[in-house]
Amino acid sequence: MARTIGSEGARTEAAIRRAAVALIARHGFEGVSMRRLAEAVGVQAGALYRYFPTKQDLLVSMMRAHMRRLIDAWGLARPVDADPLTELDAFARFHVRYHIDRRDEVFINYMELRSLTPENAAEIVALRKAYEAELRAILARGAETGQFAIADAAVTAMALIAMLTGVTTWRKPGGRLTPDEIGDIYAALALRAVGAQAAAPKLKPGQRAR
Amino acid sequence: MARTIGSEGARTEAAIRRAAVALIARHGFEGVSMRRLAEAVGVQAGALYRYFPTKQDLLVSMMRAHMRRLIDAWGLARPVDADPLTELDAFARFHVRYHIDRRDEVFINYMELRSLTPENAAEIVALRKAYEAELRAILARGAETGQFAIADAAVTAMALIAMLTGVTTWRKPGGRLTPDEIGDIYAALALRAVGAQAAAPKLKPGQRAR
Amino acid sequence: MARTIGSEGARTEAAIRRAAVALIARHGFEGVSMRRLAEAVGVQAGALYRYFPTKQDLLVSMMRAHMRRLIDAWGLARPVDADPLTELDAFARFHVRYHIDRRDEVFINYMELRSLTPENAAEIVALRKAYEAELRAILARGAETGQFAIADAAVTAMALIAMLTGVTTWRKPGGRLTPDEIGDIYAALALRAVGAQAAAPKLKPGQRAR
Amino acid sequence: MARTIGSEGARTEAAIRRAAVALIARHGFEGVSMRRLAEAVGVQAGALYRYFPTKQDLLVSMMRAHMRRLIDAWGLARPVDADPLTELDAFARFHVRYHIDRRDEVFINYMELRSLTPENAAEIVALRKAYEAELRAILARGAETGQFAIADAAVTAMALIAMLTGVTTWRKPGGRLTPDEIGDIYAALALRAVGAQAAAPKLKPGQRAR
DNA sequence: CATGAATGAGCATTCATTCAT
DNA sequence: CATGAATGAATGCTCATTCAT
Repeated sequence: MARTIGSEGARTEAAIRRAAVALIARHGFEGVSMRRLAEAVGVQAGALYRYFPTKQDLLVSMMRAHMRRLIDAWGLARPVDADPLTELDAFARFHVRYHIDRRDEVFINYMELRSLTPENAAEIVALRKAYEAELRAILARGAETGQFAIADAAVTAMALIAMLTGVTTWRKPGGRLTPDEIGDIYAALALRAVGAQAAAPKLKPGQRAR
Repeated sequence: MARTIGSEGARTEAAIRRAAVALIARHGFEGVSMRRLAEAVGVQAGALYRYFPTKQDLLVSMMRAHMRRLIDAWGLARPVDADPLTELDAFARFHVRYHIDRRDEVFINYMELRSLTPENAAEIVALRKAYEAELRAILARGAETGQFAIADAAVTAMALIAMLTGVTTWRKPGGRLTPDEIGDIYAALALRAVGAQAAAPKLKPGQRAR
Repeated sequence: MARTIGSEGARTEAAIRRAAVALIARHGFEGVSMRRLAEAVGVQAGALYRYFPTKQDLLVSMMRAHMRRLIDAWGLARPVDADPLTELDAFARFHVRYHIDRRDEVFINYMELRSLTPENAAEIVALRKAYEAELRAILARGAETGQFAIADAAVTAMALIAMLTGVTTWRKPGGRLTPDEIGDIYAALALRAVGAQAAAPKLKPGQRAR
Repeated sequence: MARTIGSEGARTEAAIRRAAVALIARHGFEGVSMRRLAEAVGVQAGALYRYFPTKQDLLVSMMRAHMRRLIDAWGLARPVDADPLTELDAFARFHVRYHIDRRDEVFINYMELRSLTPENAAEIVALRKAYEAELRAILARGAETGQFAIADAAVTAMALIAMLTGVTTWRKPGGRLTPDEIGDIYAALALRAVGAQAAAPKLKPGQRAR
């Protein structure tokens, strides 16, 4: 069969990324063959190699893109000139929201680190650490101002990140709670965990906590 | 069993399990071939099939064993006739400790759920839910007694489990903090997160919180 | 042809031939992909097909061109109305010189005969045989005149051709001996092998045989 | 289908080597796929990897075995305490005979050197040089004794080796001449080429030189 | 005259699994 | 209880070739 009329490079690459995210999140990197991915895209396996020289490159490219988008998004979402408590509240809500919206990418970034070559893993880990450093900085500032009471900023940051990220393991699209409601709950947990006065969760009128 | 202690077979099966845990934790289920596993055990690949009819059976057997041991261990560790606050403190310390000690098994159970067939996955998920129900029950009781202030017991349970389990992602053997010190920190975070009065972390004399 | 000198096409075709000779001599016909060749030329792989309908055609075209040039060159170099001894001396020197100068083409013609389709191979073999017949004729004439003492003209021709061609397997550009010096040695070997009085090697004044 | 009863390792390995020699000599190393080779052996492609870890290993193993056998065979065939002239005569006959008998292996060793990795090529080249050194030593000794008149021992050795090896390019099994007759002719050519008095070719009674 | 996108077949290699011994 | 030989299917990747633009 000849070339599919109207399809072109940029569109194909985007389709590959989209299909790869969905498939790898569900079956794991090693569980998705290039043939299977190609089938999902609607091309032959060989065509994938025009866009990504190796399967490994495809993976690291997706993971890098995700981490950069995450860091950029927090840069935009973070409140300006706010006190640590407000910042932590914003961070918790942002992180939960972003991880709910980008469930598949997040999953891949946490599960497939070990599928990367050492060099690629180092790059992604560095990006992840840069993001985690944001939370650590907030905690350190809150400890300085006395708004937070924490025994160990590094451990607490890892604990909170794990807690917030955990939302991806149980939250299904169309679940009982909206992303915002989940954000309320997690933000409250985070603030109280560091000994801060949690802002009252914003419940809709007539709604009862459960 | 008692009489055949030391029989070649029982020893070989144990060796297979031990090698499988170490290898799969490091390289992933799909990343470990039966040949490689056999080599680590010191037998030919064909010999593995005397003990596990398929690779899938080996995996599910390991995961099932881990979940059962975990549940049993909590059954032994849980304080008798204690109030929810004491129970939550104990659960947090137990969970952190167990997950630090059984790092490889825990890792496999979280990472390789997707490598299971649907039937096997369902079985492991059921065991996991039974364990999570323990924490959920503690939270619900604490909410009833008024010791805990939580918006949603189910969500809070998942959030705390994720937080506590997260210790495996950063804690290296021989790290800065002992397992007990990490347990102190995580227990305090958990208790405060649910609005309970945290027991003061047990610091060694002369040690300062960091 | 005369008018289109410098046309894009003619220049590209020449560039393809040049790159193909260099690459195939080094990596073998099957070891050079059309992409790699195109890259060396500075075009896309598809462009090659404007000049050669298949990779096989490219190969046979190169080999045919080489054989024709070789035969033509001997036609020009062969001494007129000379006796067999002079002819053999000239042939040996010509062959060695030509094979030193056209190392890559020679190499391809000897190595890649088996990469040709049967029809194409037959064509090249016929050209090669025509060239070999030149030497056989010289030997036959020398046997008739009594200048050469040879047991079997056909076998001797093949033996001498192999000996002379062998220079390509060890002679590196810029080596210890100049092409002319090598020609001296090989001509002497050839003449003596057929029982003829070898012409004294032409050494430069002051130079000593080694 | 299950295992073919009665077939076993050593026999399979020998069958692989035999089939590989025949196929690679005819189609070249790159021109023979592991599947095709397996088919010739009568097994599945995967089975080949029990005996040779890579295709490259198969090749180098075959080439190494050939060179070692060649060197050993010359060690056995070389005359003891003979003068250089006798030695050269023996070497020429031996080389021609061996190369006629082992046509395929010889062909592979000359053609596929470039299919080897640099390390493997170095090993084979070293073996080849050791063999060539035998001839070079004979020539040097003959030059010393004054039996040979040669301009350059190194060049002459390469020229003679090429001449003698060339027999493989034209001699077909069941051809007009027996291996011994061909040996006679080549030995005479070699001896005369170095200026030695050639022993009269041993013609059968009633046979005439052609 | 040349590109860029794609095909479909093929390649070396790996793997879980089987089974006669 | 274990081996050693083998299968058959799959995998990541490459390649000559095609063709709309």
